[in-house]
Amino acid sequence: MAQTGRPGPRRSLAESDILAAAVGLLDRGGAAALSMRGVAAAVGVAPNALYTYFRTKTALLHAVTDELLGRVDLDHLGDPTRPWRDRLVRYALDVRSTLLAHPGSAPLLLNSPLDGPHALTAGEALLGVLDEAGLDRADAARASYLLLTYVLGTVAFDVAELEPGTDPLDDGTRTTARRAALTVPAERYPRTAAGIDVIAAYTSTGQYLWGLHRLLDGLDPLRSAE
Amino acid sequence: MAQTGRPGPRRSLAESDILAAAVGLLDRGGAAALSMRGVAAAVGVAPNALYTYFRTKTALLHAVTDELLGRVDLDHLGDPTRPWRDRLVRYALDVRSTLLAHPGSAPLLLNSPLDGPHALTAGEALLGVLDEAGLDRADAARASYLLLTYVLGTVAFDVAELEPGTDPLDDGTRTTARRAALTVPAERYPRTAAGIDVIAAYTSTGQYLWGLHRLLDGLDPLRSAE
DNA sequence: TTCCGACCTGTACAGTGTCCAGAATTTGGT
DNA sequence: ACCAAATTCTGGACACTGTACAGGTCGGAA
Repeated sequence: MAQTGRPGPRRSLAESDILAAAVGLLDRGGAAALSMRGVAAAVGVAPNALYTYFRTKTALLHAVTDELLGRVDLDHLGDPTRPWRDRLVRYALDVRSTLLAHPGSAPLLLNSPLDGPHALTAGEALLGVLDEAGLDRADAARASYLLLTYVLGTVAFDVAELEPGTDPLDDGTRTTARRAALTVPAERYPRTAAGIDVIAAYTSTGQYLWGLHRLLDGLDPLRSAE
Repeated sequence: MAQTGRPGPRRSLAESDILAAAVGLLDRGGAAALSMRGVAAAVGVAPNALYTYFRTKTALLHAVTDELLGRVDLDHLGDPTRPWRDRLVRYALDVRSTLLAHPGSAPLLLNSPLDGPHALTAGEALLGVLDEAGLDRADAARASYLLLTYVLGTVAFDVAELEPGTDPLDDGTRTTARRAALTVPAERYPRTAAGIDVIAAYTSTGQYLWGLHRLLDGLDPLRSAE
């Protein structure tokens, strides 16, 4: 179990320790609390020691995003007993709940190249499902990016207005809170005011699933007869 | 043309001056260059003077996002001589090109509540088009949020990997550059490797339009007969 | 055993958002 | 005409941030 045959003292930390500490800071305090010094203090080391493990803070953040993507369960995606559409919906819900459990993660994801191992694994599984659904290679790749942007973009918006450090609220209380905070002058924005109840529910799981299904409806005609 | 009847010396700046300076810093230097001190220096004032115009940096950023949204042309959206679908596509392209002209703006947008006057005006126009398309009130509101998240999420991803300070590249050179930087181990991610050409073009206008049309296809069945 | 490279620390630098006096200015009310 | 109140801006400061540099310490390879 020895390190590679390179000289020097053994590392006192594992990368996973650093990532775990980073996620911990992310949960309590949001993205603003995820500082080099904070992580260093959490793992009990001088701030600059982290630069032995990650060349820059951006590299650390990229590793954190991949770590979070790795926490999403991929089993449902590959389950061949369920229809492709159910699998995609299930996975999309898993991604959403995982990211909502870590508010502050969404802005990180949107600034990441998503080329880490977990991201690639998830993308590969996604392509597999879309292939089984009957899409050709090019359409499957385009569709996977479409799904990706939808999921991450939506979650980013949903999480943006969450106060960091507070526990994530359930749909109902969030919707009523949004509803109470929304005041739109009806004479200037009549349609907006008329749809205010739907708007208050924008951050709900219902809206998320509605959009996802419209998107899957749009993908359906691309399937070639099996 | 006097200010409101409140005491105190007249303000030496207009909010629009501050916003213009902020957008200028955003263009050259990206979001990182958009600092209070930078803006203050650009408008020739002490850093803390800005706090009389915006209570916090976040408030300034929100104002910047609304400013940028206001720069998108709304005329095509309201043009009743064109079919609703063309209008939406046209508007989506306008939003994209406007935001791509200001790299670094996308992360700001995703952290904004989008409740500024320009955002509301755009949302109102969007609801109008969807109404004309034959969607009922609730569906129109849900669809507008779906379109919004798609547009902003996609642009955010597209802009994320752009080096700040450099001029935006055209689709072709960006795709070839991405293609050159992409190296995926084919034995571990066979489908990903097979679709590498499509993946390289993820940030292109073609992929953007493709996704948008899938999305509009998904909305189409919701239209009730006129 | 010697040596070299990797690890970690202390220190430091430039920069960040924002708060706290205080000085200057303009208004409305008397 | 004067005063009080409210507002704008400045200088300075505080607690941070990411990260570069020099130096000490450790451990595997020659």
